[in-house]
Amino acid sequence: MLEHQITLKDGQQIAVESGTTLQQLAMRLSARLGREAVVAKVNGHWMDLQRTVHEDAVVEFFTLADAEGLEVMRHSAAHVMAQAVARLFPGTKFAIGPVIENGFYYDFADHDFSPEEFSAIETEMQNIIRENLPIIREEISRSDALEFFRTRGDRFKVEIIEDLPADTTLTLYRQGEFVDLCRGPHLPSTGYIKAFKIMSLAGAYWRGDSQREMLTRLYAVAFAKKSQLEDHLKFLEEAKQRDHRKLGKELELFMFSEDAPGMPFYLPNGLVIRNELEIFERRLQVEAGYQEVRTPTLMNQRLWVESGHWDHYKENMYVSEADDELYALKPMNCPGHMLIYRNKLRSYRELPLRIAEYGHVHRHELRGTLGGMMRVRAFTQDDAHIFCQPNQIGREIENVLELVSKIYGVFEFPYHIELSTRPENSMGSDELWTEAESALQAALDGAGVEYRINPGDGAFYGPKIDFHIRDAIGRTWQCATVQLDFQLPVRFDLEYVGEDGKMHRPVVIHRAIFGSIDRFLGILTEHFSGAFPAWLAPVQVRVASVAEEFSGYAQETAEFLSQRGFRAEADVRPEKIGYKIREAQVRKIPYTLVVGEKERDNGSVSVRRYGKGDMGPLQLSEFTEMLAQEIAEKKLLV
RNA sequence: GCCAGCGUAGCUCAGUAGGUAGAGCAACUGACUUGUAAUCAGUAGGUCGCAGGUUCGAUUCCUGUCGCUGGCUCCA
Repeated sequence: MLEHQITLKDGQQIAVESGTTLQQLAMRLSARLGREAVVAKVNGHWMDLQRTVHEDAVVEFFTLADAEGLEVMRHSAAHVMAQAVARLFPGTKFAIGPVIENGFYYDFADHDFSPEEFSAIETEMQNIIRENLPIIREEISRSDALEFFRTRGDRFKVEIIEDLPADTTLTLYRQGEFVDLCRGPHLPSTGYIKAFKIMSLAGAYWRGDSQREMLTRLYAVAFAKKSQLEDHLKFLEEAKQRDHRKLGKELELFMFSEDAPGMPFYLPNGLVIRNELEIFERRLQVEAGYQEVRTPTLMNQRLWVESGHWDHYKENMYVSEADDELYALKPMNCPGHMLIYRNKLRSYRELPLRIAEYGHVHRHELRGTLGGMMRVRAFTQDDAHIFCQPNQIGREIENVLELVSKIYGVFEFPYHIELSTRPENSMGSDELWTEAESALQAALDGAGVEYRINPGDGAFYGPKIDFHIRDAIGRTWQCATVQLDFQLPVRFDLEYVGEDGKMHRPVVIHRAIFGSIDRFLGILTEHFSGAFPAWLAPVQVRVASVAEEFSGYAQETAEFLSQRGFRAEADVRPEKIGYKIREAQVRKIPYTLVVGEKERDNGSVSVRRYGKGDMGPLQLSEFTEMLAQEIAEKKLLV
């Protein structure tokens, strides 16, 4: 009998007969592993447990406790959902059903789904799970596969197969009456699926192409345990409390109107935060050698033709007419900054020239894409353009990364960095691109930060580094960005006089740190759950009088603080102190000072800190000093 | 723009199987004069997103439209 040497994860070796299934192998290792294993990696390849061993191999098993096992479970759950749909709504066609964060989705066609059908689909999925159907892998030739799916009228599967390389081994996965084209791997049987829930339904274009058929996508979440599913649903529930749209309304930070969709109105509280953010950044920016400018919002069509926006971005631009000429609201600040650069003859001695602007831009985004502060039609970018010599690129990128980390460091939120490289339809020479990409990469490596590479995802005019931050429900949004641009200097014919007395072409670096201040404010609101640190809080201190008799002292105290530059107000309404405190807490004001007889008589205040409760009495001067320090250090609350 | 859902008082939401609507909080008035998360009572507040249609009658049914939400696409 032929035997193979199997090397396990822990290095242990074991001999098994040729033809032993992975399931049998797992069972031999331990009864528990035999029960819990769902998939294996054999010599680096994913394998279903039903597959057999035919060579010496390194084998590693995975259970639902592993991320890998969970992923397989989610994938199988997608098939189960498709099977349930096939049972309930015969004639429905199937596109693709991949795993996503926390779950999976499946795209369907030829059936009009409604959310009311979710529970019926879930029930049928439970039936399929209870039936514990074995999930069987079958290899199939390309022609047989085409034939099979053609006769079933599965147009999407046919297209997928046609697009696969001719030598691909195709596999079908079968569970009971249901068959799907799939690379696998899958669970041994449907009974392994534990906890799932269909969450939502959405339209999605076939292959993400808006020119093609729109499919119906069902989103679902799936977990190894019911408790994890419940935790996830609870998390989503809690995340709703942190939603910047809800908090923005409650805390009166900003508002929207039907008369200006996608264009935020800043209320006094929101503007305080926004101004603080700008003041903070401005100081660091000046230290880093930037000069601030302001360019017009409305500029002649000629400029947009020159910049290329008229050709490439016209659909997103608001256009207006005056004096029989066309004007457009700026969707980006770059062209204006190019004009500033070109305003006079530039010398290499001026470079790098760093021009910054809080530029309010308008972009006519598709209606369906708008959402709160995260996706808007009018927003302010903390934009800057750095004009430099090619050999200065590396240093400048490093400076920008340092600035980003200084600013983001204050907020302590997690973010990730992506480097996007040359796309297919790019402009510029190979050498320039290679040089630019390696300059970005070197700067990232030099900064010692982690990042992932998005090959081919750069802009057509140059590679870029993006910073992405998560919102309350885990969606990530691009905020900071650093982009190299080789095209704009050419389009605007930018030049500088070099050391050699000849004219040279500068390189442009676009950069934004908050990205969109509006979006950043939305993210911050969710990050802090509306409880902004003192330096940002719209109202830093509320002085609450215990009774009307002490309202004079309360007002004096608030006045004292206001005169020293703090945002303070007095609450002297004839209400119980408990009521006033509750309101101050609901408003998430960092400090509530309770004042009554004791405090008035010895010039003190009773300090209550948001999230911490009563902290006892302090002399007003002591409190002032403490608050000043907290603000200066930009300390976080709690 | 496309798919789906939603749109009732400032906010959060009930409600009407077609007969023009109600609560809590907030606001306002009055009483209470209060020590760390809601004092009590009263008053006012809505052409039920907007426009058509069906109907004796529409907030309710139908159509269109605008807005919002979740996605697709795009992007800060």
